[in-house]
Amino acid sequence: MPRAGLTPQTVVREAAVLADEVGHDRLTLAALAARLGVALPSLYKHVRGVDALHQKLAVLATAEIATELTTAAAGRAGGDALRATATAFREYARRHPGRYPATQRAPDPDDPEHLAAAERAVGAIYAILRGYDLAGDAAVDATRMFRAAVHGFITLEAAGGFGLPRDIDRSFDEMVAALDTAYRNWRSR
Amino acid sequence: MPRAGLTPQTVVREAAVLADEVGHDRLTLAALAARLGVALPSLYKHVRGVDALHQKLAVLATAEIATELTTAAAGRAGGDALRATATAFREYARRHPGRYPATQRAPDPDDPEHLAAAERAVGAIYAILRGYDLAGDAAVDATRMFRAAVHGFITLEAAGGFGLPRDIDRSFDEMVAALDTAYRNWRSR
DNA sequence: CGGCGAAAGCTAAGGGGGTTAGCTTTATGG
DNA sequence: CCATAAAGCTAACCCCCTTAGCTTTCGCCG
Repeated sequence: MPRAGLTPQTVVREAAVLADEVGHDRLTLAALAARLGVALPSLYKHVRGVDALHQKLAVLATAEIATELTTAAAGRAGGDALRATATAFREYARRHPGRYPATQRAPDPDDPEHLAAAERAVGAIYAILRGYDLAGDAAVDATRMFRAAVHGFITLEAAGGFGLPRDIDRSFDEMVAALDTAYRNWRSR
Repeated sequence: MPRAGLTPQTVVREAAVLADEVGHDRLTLAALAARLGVALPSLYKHVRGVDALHQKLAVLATAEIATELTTAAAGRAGGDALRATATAFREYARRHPGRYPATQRAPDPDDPEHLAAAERAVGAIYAILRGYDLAGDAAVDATRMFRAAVHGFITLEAAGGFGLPRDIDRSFDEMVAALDTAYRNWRSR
């Protein structure tokens, strides 16, 4: 019988695809093994277990997000960069509904790759705020607000938490505009 | 052998306590049954299954949050009400780390109690925005922003997503102040 | 007061996912 | 060409959820 030729890489990448298809909560070793044409315990040759799989998925997704945020911000500044970055963030979550929730775990302090990815993602946001003359604690606070608002919006939207008929895209645009307003007036309040 | 005297009410209430103790993801029928001194299948006399339990927990938590938000806003207006409500929201989540995540599922359209609780919670926020002269679509957008920002902050904080040493309470206060700024300037931008 | 019915609780059984142990087989490099 | 490390497998076990069907308790009504 031929060998499947798996590696930790391919396993995690396929897990990402599967998660996007069936949802983060239904990403299961059983389903993943079936999809890879392999018996379930064979996966343990590449991944420590289901928890480690989710962890690795978090790293993958965080790295992807970091890249997309950085790309979105490139060549833009101020409100322009803010809008582009927020939109890129939300669209990644919509495009990858299974990977995105994996992001919600704290970065593993023992995984340099994870830490680097997280720092890259936060750094992309942090950089934008220089366009608003924010630095130091203010920049940290503003970054946290950006992450909270966009992440919160994404998860509420994904959960179907917005009941009223008002168009959600419009609400998102308004929120980003309001963030811009808040950032422009951050120091004078 | 004496009877435990359970009801759907008591089961859900105990589930809430258990969830707060062990975490939302480890709220399990097995643990709940053990805690109630009952065999696992007996729970099915009171709850349809594990999913229904989480659903009912969502209703409970949403109703509790609605009450706390309403209470916090009572007798206050403007930025004062905003701060009080946001703080009440966050503190509920900190005080009930197991119940709060249960809230993240969409309200069951067939459960009037759930719908009422959700509407009450959103209404409490919506009401605050009248103090900023916001109404109609603008009020809806502003409400969504409030929910997104506060909910996002809560989940990021709970997940340990804020890595930097900067004090998290301060960041939260700053975010609420920034929301206030955004709301005060909502129409003129 | 006695018994009848509804409901509470139980045991048994089966399904699915995760994990470990230990074996077989494949590929690779000396 | 063969030795060894790694890939993959089977078997077995655990935990949790769910359903079926039985027993027992409680409350009510004759």
